[in-house]
Amino acid sequence: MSDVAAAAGVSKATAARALGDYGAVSDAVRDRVLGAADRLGYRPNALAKTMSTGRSNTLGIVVGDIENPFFAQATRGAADVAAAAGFDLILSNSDEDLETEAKAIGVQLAKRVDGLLVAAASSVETQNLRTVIDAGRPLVLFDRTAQGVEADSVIAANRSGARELTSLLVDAGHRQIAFISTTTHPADAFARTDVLPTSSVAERVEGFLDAMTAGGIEHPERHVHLNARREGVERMATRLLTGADPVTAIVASDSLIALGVFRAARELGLQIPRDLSLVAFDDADWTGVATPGITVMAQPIHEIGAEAAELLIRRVRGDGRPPVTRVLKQHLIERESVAPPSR
Amino acid sequence: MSDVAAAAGVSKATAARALGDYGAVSDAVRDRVLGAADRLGYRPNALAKTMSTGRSNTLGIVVGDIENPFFAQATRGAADVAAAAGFDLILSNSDEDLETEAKAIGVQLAKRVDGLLVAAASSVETQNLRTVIDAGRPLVLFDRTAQGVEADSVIAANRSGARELTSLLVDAGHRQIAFISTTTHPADAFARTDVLPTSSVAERVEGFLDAMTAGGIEHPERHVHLNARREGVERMATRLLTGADPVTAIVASDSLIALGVFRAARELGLQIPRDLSLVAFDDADWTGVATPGITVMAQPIHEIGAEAAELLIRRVRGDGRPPVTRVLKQHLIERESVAPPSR
DNA sequence: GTGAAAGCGCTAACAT
DNA sequence: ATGTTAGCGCTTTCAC
Repeated sequence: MSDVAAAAGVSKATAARALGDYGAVSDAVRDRVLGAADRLGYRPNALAKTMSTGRSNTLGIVVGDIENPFFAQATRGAADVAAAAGFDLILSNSDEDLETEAKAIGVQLAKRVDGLLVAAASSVETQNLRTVIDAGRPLVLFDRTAQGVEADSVIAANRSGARELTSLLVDAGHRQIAFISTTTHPADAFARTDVLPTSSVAERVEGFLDAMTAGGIEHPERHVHLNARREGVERMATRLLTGADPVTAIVASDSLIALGVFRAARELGLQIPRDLSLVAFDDADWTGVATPGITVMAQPIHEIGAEAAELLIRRVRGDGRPPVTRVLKQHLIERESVAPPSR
Repeated sequence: MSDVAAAAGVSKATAARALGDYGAVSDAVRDRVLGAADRLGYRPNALAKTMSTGRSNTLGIVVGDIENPFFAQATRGAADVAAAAGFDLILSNSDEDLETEAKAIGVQLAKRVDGLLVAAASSVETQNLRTVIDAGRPLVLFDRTAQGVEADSVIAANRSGARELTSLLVDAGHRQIAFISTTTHPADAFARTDVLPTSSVAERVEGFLDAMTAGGIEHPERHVHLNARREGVERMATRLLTGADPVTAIVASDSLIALGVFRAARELGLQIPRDLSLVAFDDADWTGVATPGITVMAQPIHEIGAEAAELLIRRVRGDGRPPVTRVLKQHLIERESVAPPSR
């Protein structure tokens, strides 16, 4: 920049005003500066700007895994809102692991992002989130809330969604219904939802239990199967489908899990919905073209990301109102994967 | 940092050495500094560091659309390699638009990324890419090469892949075979591959033409249909499937296009493969669970991203060898979507 | 082994 | 309208 200033025969300050389009500059000078900048191939240094202004016009986003279509869509929603407001995004994957998440957040903070969007790896162990708040950076949680963390969050109505999805199965006459999630949990099966690391899953479990209970099924918590990542979704599904008291219906906590279940069923030669009824969260591509089509609870994924980014930008701009939790509606897409049990 | 230095009773320089783990510091001092930093909740400022060292330990990546599973996977591959080497990623979507891409690249450059990974919106109009090179930043292209740009690239063997995929159709006896791509082109149908904006698609078109010609089909270029985004993939497929001389087989340039074709066929009540044979690039989730399964040419997508990141990091570290183009193998996954034409 | 001081490229008073 | 100057938080000579 000082080269440009020299070439234009003005001071650095004036060049900065012309280049940065602020303060008062005469037209003649502006032209000269811009001309010189162009001639010299001037490239602004956003870091230096951040150093002196304290603002980076950058948002950070921490997702579980960008390859998961859910996160890809939410990220896109956030990126669009951010771009429209003149912010860019630094992306990190947490792999749903607290340590990895801590590192990611550390990096983003060191890079002086103006605010952070995070799908918390844990809704219970919130140290990483506190770090953000302690650093004085606005934080918006999406997909999951976190206990006792003073931050906005944008989530979907998971409990009612799960209830509705499960009722479909109960009403069709199923009693042996399994809820499958990859979320980790100290015990293999469900114990207490408030210790489940992912609040969205906890809510789905609650909705599942609600519907099971309403259907008069005893000990519904015995039907909740977590830690599917450890065992492998297909393996777990196979086990549940071929055990002593085989399940006749499955609620998959997300579309990736549903895909594993679908494959396992096919591998076992089981027909959906004749031998197995299957419902899931998220209207992934494949659920519509698989045969039969899978009945799903669709979430407004883009909106989750977009809304989160909007809230964050508002905070970055100084909104000091108390934290809010926005709950977005889910909606059911009925296809052909539910039928009465055959046995 | 100067607070920490003061609290530890040392100079800023010494505190920096202890905190930054470089230079020579006595154990006693290091402990005191680290202790003070901890107590004061010191957070390093990566920007300031970049300002003085000139290195940001950040890579930029520009993709067409992070929601596209291809880019999500490639991004993940790159992110993993980057993270392992201590780099983080700034992500931008170009929407396959040159202006948006220019902005994205401008931002990344201003943020002083150490290098840039880009899936060029155009392999022909390479001004945006030159900008990167002129700024003296290492550039690695992935998925697509760019004419006359001195940069490494990592691509897949698209021409041979397309040839193989098309041959399946030709060998099954098809003559009315359409190649569909969303890539834009001045003319509606194919004219010259060297003006196609996306080199990967250009190569696929060439492979398609190779196989068509080898199969003795005249004017194969009349079978290439571009600009599908403008018309809409489903609409175009419907048109091709119901016109005067309806096609009996389709080569979809990517899995998103194949999905549109699949839906259009179903809408029309057409059975695959009886009424329509369909092959596509990329082993997307749905292609394996749709009925029938879709025969695809799988690309090593993760590797494309990972390899690109590796090359880039090597360049960032000073590797000055002439640019290389890495061509990764594709592999065929035969499923049930190909059969002889029924008419 | 430690400290003083300059400098990275920009912005923001303040003065003129 | 324009210039001067200090300073953002760090690294890096260069002394000591």
